[in-house]
Amino acid sequence: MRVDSRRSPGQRAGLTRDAVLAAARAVLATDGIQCLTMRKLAERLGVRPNALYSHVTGKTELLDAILDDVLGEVATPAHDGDPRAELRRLMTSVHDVAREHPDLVPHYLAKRGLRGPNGRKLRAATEQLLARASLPPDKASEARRVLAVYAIGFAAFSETPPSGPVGDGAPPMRDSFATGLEWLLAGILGE
Amino acid sequence: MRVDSRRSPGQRAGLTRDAVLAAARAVLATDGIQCLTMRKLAERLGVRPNALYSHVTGKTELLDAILDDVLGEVATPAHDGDPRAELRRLMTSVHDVAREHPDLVPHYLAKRGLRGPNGRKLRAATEQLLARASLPPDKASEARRVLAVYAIGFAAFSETPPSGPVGDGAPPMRDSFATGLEWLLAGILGE
DNA sequence: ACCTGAACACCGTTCAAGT
DNA sequence: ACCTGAACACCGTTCAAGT
Repeated sequence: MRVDSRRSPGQRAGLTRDAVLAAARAVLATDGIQCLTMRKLAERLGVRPNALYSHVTGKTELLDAILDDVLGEVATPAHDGDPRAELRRLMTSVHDVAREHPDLVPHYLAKRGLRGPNGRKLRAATEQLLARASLPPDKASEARRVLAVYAIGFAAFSETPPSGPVGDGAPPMRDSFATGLEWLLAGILGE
Repeated sequence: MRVDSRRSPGQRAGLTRDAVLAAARAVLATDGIQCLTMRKLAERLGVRPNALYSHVTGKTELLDAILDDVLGEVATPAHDGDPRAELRRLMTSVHDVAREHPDLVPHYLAKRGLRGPNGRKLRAATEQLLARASLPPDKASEARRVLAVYAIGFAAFSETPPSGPVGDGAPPMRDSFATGLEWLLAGILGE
């Protein structure tokens, strides 16, 4: 809130890259992605807009970093559990995390997929589970893509439903997700 | 290209809503969604930016209209074919159309789903095929959502691959889509 | 290295005209 | 009804300073 702007060109504001990212996530959570602008972010941090560019190369990198942070919230699978059960838990966790950050999903889908470290970890974990389920590498690669598309893509449709009556007949989105996930797992791992 | 701008306040430019939409689709196809701005669109039409608002309420409505136009390109299913084969053809057509307009996919996924007339037609056609496959209504509703998420969501990942070597080992995206679609259809309709 | 001041090159949209 | 002129309230980003 306090903007002050009582700083002369030489003085520092004690800004950190982590502080910028944290503030951006806060704006995203409270006001949505429409309000996440470099200028509003700077104002919230009590700083001039261009000051952000000392800690972040630009808005795209900022969004990519937040996205990877969010991917870090996904629950890591156990190394010894049943692969099928672990795959179900992992993809459900991906879906839940994506649903908690719906504004980020379109940015994720706009071809800036799993480039960050947490994204790569997620990718490796999924591949490991599919390998433990004794899938050949090429089929595992296809299955990983199919599962990722499904879990993230479904979150984009899982927004708070339109302002109709309380229950409009259709089952809750999370149940539809679970149903479809079982179909996919049956196809991938066999009945 | 010609901007002229040699019109006085009273003169008309012969603009139509359809002409605006067509120009917008042309910009989208040649320059991408980043370049699709009201101002650039106006310039291409030889008109001042605010002139567009006589034919379109705003940019959001313009994108929604284009999106629904694009959905009209989806091949309509036959009324007498095998439901499973028709579902496969329909969802593949949805996927192909979405892939031809990758810039629109994030906008589609950003909760502006199937509100237009062509979107509703598509929705009805899918439900009819699922009913003909003798699915109960609630299961058909779940299946329709799952299929839509899968077909559209997959298109977001099917962009031209990064500039790696020609074949980087992974199978083409369209094959992965087909594989996953079979898994889903098996789960929905039974083996 | 980190910040300000000032500026550049843009946006979408509105509103009062003119014919 | 359809368009222009002018303006409003914004954007992301760069660049030359200052300490």
